[in-house]
Amino acid sequence: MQISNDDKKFLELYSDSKYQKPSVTVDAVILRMIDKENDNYRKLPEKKLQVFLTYRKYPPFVDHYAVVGTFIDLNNTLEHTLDLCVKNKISLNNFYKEQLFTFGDKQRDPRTRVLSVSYLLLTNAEESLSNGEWFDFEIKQTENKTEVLNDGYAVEKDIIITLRNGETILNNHLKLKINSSGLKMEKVLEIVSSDLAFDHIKLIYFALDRLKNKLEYTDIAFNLLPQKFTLTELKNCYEEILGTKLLDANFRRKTSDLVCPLNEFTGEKGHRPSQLFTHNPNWDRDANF
Amino acid sequence: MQISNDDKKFLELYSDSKYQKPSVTVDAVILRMIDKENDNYRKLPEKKLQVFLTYRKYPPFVDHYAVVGTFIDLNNTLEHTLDLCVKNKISLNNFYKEQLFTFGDKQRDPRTRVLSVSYLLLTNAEESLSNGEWFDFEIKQTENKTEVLNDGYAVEKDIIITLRNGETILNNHLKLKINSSGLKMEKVLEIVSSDLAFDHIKLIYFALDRLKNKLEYTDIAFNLLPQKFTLTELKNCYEEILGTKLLDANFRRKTSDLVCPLNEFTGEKGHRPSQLFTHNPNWDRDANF
DNA sequence: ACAAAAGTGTTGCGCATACACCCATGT
DNA sequence: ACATGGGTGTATGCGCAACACTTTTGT
Repeated sequence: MQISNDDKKFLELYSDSKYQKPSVTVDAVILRMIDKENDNYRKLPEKKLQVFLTYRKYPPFVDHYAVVGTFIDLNNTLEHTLDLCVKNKISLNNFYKEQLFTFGDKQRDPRTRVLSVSYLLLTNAEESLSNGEWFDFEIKQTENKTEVLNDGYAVEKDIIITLRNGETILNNHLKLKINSSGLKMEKVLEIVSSDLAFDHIKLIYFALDRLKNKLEYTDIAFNLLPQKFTLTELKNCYEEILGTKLLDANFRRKTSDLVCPLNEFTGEKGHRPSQLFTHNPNWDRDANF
Repeated sequence: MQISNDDKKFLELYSDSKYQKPSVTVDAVILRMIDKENDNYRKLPEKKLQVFLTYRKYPPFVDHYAVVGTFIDLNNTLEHTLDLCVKNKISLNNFYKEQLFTFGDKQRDPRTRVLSVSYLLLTNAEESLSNGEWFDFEIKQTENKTEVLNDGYAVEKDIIITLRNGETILNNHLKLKINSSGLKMEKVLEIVSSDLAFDHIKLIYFALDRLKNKLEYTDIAFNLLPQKFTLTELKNCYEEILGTKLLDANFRRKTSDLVCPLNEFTGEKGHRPSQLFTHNPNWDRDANF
C-alpha cells in the first residue's frame, strides 16, 4: 500500500492517455411503498410498491422515461456523486442505498460505450420528489419452456413488467434464459422490448429481485415504512414485495425481534386500535459486510 | 428501446469528449481449494482455501502482489474482457464467475482515477495456472469495540488477513466500522495496512465474504471441488470456508439433495472405502437472478 | 349488530442438533 | 489390533405452518 520510490518516479512519467476509457454513470433505482386510498372506511389502505422515473427531454431516448442518474465526477466518490445527483435533480435527501450491479453491455447506450454502476435506493412515502413521477408495478412471470437435459436443464422465462402512472403505461418484456449443464450455469437476461430508456428495465428488475431476496434475512423493508407503523402495515409491505399472502400470527412471531413496541395506538379507524411499533435499531448487531 | 429519429439526428452531432472519463479495470479474485499433503497414511488431506496473486514487475506497486486484472477493452463486454484476460495472462479457462462489487475510491490508484469492476472466480485444483502464485489464508477477526447507543450501536472490527506462499508472507490489516443509528447504517471498510497492491485486499475480503454467505443457500462450493468427490471431502470444503466444524450425519442429510451418488468408490486409503458423488445438476431449478 | 382489523393460543409436523453406534479398510 | 474415515439410526427440541378463537373499535 505504501508508494515506493520506484513508483514515484514512474508516476512523474505516467501518461493518463494511453488507455481507452469508457464513460461511466451512476444510476439509482428508487423505490417507495405508498398507501393506495380506499373508499371503505373500515378497510386499511393497500400498500403499493412504486419506482421513480424521470422524463427525458433530450436525446438519446428523448421522450422516454428513465431512472435517475448522472455521469460520474472524477473528483468525487461514486456514492457521493450519486448522493449529490439525487439531491440536486430530484430533491431526495433521506434514503437507504446499496450498490446493485455494474452494467456494461456494448450497445446499452447509443452514443458511446457507457458503463452504469447502479444502486438500489429506498425511501419512505413522506419524501416528496421533484422532476419525475412515481410508477406502479405490475409483474407477470411465465415459465414458458423447461427442458430437462442429460446433465442439466434449460429454462426460459418471460417477464412482463408494466409500469403505470395515471394514463401513462410503460410496457416492458424481458426474457431470462438459464442454461445449466453440469456445473456451468449460464444466465442471460435480455430485453425483448421496453418503453424505458437504455437498459433501465434491467436495473429495475435487478432492484426488485435484490429487495425480494433481502427481505427474508435483513431489515431492509423498514426503509420503506414511516418511523411508526402497525404490524399489519409491516405485513402488507412484505406481502406486496413478495407477492404472496402471509399468516398474521406467524408473521408477528417472526418479526418480533425486528421491532420495538411503542406506547402509542392508532384510532378512529372503524376497528380495534392497533399498537404502533418502530424498527429495533439493535437487531442486526452481528452483521457482516 | 427503439432509437427514434430525434435520437439519430442527435447521435450524428454527439461528441464523445465532453464528459470526464475514468479508467476502468476488471479484476478477478481467483480462489481454489487444495489438499494439504499429509504424512499419516490414514488421515485425509486437509482442505485449504487459496487465492491466486500475480507479482507486479512494473509500477505502480512494483514488486507487490496483486489480483489478476486488466484495463477494459471498449470493444468487448466486461465479462468477455475478463475471460480473455485470465485466459491470456494466466492460462485459466475453466471457472465459475460472478460480479462482486465496483470499487471507485478516489485514491485507490496513484496514477489516476481508476474504477475496478471486480469478480469472484472459483476454480478447482486441477487447473494449473501460469504467471502467479497461490497463497494460503489466515484470517483473524477481533471485535475490539462495541458501543450501544441510544438508538443504535457502533462496532469496530479489526480484520487481519495473512497470505502465505512458502517464505513469502503478506500481512494485511483492515478495519470495519459499523455505525448504526435508527435506520441509518453506515459501514466503512478501510485499509489500515496492506502488503498488496492497490486496495486489492478489500476485493479479497469481499470475495471471501460472498463465498461464505452463498455457501448456505447455493451450490457454489462445488465449483471448488473435482467432478467426483467424497462427502467428507465436501464437508471439509464447507468447514474450511466457514471456519467451523460440522456434524457428519447432519451434513449428509442437508446436502443429500445437492449430490448424486455414483457407483464408484475410493480405496487403498487405510480405512473403509468411500462412495464418490457428483454435483446434482438439477438441484437449483427454480433459481432466480 | 356487524365488518374489519388487532391480537393470542394451540397443535402437529418437519427439520436440525447432538450423540451413539456399527462398518470396512490397510498397515 | 487399531486408527481412521464411512455411514446409519434416533431421541429431543425448536421453529414454523395452519387454524381457531377472542378483543376492540366506528358506523
